[in-house]
Amino acid sequence: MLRWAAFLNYFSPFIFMEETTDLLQLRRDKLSEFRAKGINPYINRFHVTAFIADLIQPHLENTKEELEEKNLETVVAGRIMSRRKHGKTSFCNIKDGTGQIQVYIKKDDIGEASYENFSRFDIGDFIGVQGRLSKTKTGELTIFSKQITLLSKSLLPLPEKWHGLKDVELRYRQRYVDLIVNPGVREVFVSRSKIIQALREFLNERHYLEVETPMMHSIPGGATARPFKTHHNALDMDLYLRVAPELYLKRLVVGGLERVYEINRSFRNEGISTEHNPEFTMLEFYTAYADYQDLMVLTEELFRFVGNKVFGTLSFPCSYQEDGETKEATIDFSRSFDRYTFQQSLIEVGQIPPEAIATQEKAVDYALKNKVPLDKKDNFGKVLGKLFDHFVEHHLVQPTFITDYPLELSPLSKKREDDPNLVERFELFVGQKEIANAYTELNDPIDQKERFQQQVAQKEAGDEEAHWMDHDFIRALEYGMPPTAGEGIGIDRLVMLFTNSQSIRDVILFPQLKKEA
RNA sequence: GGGCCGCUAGCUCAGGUGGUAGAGCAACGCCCUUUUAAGGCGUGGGUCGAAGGUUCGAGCCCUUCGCGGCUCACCA
Repeated sequence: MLRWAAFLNYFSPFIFMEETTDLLQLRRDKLSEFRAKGINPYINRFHVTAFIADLIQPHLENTKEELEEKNLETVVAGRIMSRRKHGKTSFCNIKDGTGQIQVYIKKDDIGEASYENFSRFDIGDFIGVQGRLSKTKTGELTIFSKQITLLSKSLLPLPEKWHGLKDVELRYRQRYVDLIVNPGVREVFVSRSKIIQALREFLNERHYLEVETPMMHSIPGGATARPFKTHHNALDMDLYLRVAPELYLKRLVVGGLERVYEINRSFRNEGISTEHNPEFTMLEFYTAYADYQDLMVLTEELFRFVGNKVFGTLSFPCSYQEDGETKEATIDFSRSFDRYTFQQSLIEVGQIPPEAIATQEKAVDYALKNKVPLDKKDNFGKVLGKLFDHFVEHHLVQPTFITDYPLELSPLSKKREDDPNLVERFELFVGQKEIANAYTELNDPIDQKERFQQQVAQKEAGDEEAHWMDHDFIRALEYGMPPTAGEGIGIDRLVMLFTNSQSIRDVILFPQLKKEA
């Protein structure tokens, strides 16, 4: 019925005008009305001579007299964001990708017919404005228009100017609207882009080569995670979306690309939370002839570089949770980051008595007494890992390196020379979140093969996240990989940190949601 | 998956113990030639997330379901 009416309306613009007050229908009516007048509501081109920011920046400080003396004729375009009609004159604000500016429209200046058309425009419409730049008597920089052109008609009303769009579900589902009406959203994604640019710059300066490796793996490897499965029809082959690029990047180190990095998506078929999106962006970089100690130094430099480059500061406000309350801290990247070994952190940060983690039995007891849920198959390392998650992680607000993890948690890391139960690995925590994970890479093919075999045994015992055997990766290591250190940084979480965002959904343009009802 | 909270006009929100659904903004009409959350007068606009149930009567109570948020669990 509605469609039929719209169809009729398209050809007979005025038939239904008096019969409906429906907001959406009204705009469609206007569309037809403009077409009937010979005005194309979606014109093919319009040439601007300036972006709005280019008008504001150099002229904000000029007086009205100075501006009029300069006689600044300009042509700009943008979306109508607000409007104040006063009979035979109107003000509106238009916004383009660079900024927002006020436009003054006077009937005597643009002509009666144009003024009539303008008064039929809606908030949300794109218009082109030709006019002279000056100031109003209240001192606001304003384009005094001589000609107004409809560029694109908007058929859906925007959220109101004052409260904006608050409904989080709508904000995520209709990010385009969120971006139009909530200025802070755009800022976050501009920051995100600049952070990624800065990371590239940091690495390129140090002679890292950016590469792209497969997203579709026949053997998903490089992380303990459940993959998404898909199928290639022509090859009749199951494929998995990658959970990490790690094993391919290390193959490239074998091949002589001694400094490589990739910034790209990985996919993990796991729960969704304020810190987890099924697809997320990681930076992984590998450095031959370096170890994890070198990477800690480099990581501090990297954070300082990004902070200074993008935000011009090294201190960032950070909201975090403590005892069920939200608290504020200032993250300081200028001082050297705290360091604890994994074991130290359990004792000193987590306040776990040293004897409670002396053996697997005691650790299990301690965990169960403190209601830390364990799995029967958990080995010593995994039990300690769960104790860490429960007692330590939420205390780590300021940048903190946790080093020397249990072997069982790290099937791709090189063992410490002085303690084969520990590996040369660190994770960086900031604002209660794991931001980076790095280690001296295991390059002993025989050791790596054994570790894979242990993982396969765990997988066969029902651990769906355990690593798979990757014979080609072993073969690559058998050709010889130089001593190498590698690091992964979660870009989404990094952006959360720098923009003080509380949810990963606020730094991903289109976060994963259930399908619309 | 568990717990808690939410879903009412295009948007933001009100709607004590069940009794004819409201406001602001937006929209529409009229007035208004420098306003800026412009102003004045007037008007229209609702599947109250969905489906059942209880009741003379449900936005409100009950059940199931959907979507979202937070949180716990799972999970790096």
